Amino acid sequence: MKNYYITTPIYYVNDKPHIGHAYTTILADTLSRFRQLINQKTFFLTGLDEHGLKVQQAAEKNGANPQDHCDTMAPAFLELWKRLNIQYSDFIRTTEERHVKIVQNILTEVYNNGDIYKDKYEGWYSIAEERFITKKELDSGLFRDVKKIEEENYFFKMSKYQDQLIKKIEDDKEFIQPSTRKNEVLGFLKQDLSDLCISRPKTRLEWGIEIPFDKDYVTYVWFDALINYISSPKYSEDKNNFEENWPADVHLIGKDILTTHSVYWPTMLMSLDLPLPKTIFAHGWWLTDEEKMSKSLGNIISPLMLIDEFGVDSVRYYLMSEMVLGLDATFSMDSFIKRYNSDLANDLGNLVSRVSTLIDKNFDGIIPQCNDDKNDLSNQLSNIDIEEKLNTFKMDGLIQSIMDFVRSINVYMEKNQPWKLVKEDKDLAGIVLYNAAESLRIATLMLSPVMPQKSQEILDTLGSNDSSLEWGGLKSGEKIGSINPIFPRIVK
RNA sequence: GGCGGAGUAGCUCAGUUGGUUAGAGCAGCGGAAUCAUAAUCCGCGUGUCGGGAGUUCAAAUCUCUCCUCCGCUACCA
Repeated sequence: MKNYYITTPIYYVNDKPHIGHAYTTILADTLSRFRQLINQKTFFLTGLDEHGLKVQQAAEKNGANPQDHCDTMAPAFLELWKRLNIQYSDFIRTTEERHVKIVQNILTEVYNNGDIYKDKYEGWYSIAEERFITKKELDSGLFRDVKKIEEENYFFKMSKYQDQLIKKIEDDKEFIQPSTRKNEVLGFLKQDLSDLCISRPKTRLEWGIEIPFDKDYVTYVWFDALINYISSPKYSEDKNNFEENWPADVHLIGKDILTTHSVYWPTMLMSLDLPLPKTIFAHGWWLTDEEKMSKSLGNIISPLMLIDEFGVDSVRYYLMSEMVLGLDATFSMDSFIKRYNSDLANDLGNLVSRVSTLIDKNFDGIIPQCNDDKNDLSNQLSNIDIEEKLNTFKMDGLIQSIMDFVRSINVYMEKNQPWKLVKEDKDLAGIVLYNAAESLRIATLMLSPVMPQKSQEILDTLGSNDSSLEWGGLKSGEKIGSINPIFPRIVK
């Protein structure tokens, strides 16, 4: 059976990882874990983009050769993913031999197809910037040392697939999401698509994958990078493995790299005669005070600082629940603390305490007897449709529907008052507490993709190791675990 | 400029193909309770659904127009 295949972009190593990288990767991880929760097999790919001019320049600046530079940058990402509890299936680096080889296979294949040709390129080149600049940039007058140069390069016949791509985007609602991005791409495709220059002469740029049919050139970094999505599952090398994974079910990307993913990439796949990814989903940006976070503005929130202060799972929960997928969201300490306290400390954490303490005090810490699988709470569970929310990428909505259920457990407690009931009808109080605890167990499992560690702590407190979402997983007669505040309130 | 999107309660957002008194969470106000992390529960919104006009038995939802904000227009999660 085919895996649910989910990807993040491969991150460019000229910069240390920041909250944007962390967000996309946590999102992918959470989606992947949710898919697993509903019994789907997943393949989750992330990695690093290590070629290109900017990496070469960053390396030179540090007095290192490019490969060494990449090798020192990579651990920063790996370390962060470890700290964030990212369970990727594969981590690919574009300098790895396995990737280089497949990129070259593909270049050869596309070349043999007749979709790559050599041509002269003429344009304005900025010597200071070491790159070609656009007409607009030239007109801006901001660039000095500009001269018109002519250069021979290899081009990919992207224009050949323009009509086919337009039709695909128009016909398939799921292909580019959210729909506003789809319109954006269609708008872009109204102009004539030019062919894509996919080579750089080594005289100008050395750090890249050598073009297999011309040793004087390296591959343009985007052409190289996008291929990671199929080099990891071993395109052209392992048919079975490839078909178990490809096509990707979703490429998660930031809205800034929409064009490369929804124009370059699909046309490349068309040339290879491969199926296209089912969905390309562009999410928004995290803003602080309505501004994009960026290094130059110095308003970057360090993911590590947040984790150190509040714990990994609180950060994961905040990022996943606060952003409406596809829109921008504003990050603030205030909203972080508010959400943490109201959702995690008050609603969920406190509920764990009250239920487990009642069982501890009144039933010697033994899960009471119960055979009541039709009750207010079990009925409400059917309101949560995980798969539907996943299919429509409504992460915030999914979390909210689970938290609604958690709140309804608090309501159930108020309504049935087991702390009073225990004095009148102990068996009945036991049933109430069982239902509350069992609901909590299921709700916790449902939150485990978002908060893997904290969920385990709650399940330990409830004395459960059952991983079924079906009612009745909590075993009467078992002993509950020790009771500690799972989410201590943040007091400002 | 061209193309596209958005404007719904103090804040963040839901509102399916037009149809019963426009919703949720948070914040605020009042009350109940005291098992629990001073947590929880209940009640409370005269919101011009950006303004105006139109279509219709009926519009936040369709049409037109105006206003405001934003995105894309080949660097970048």
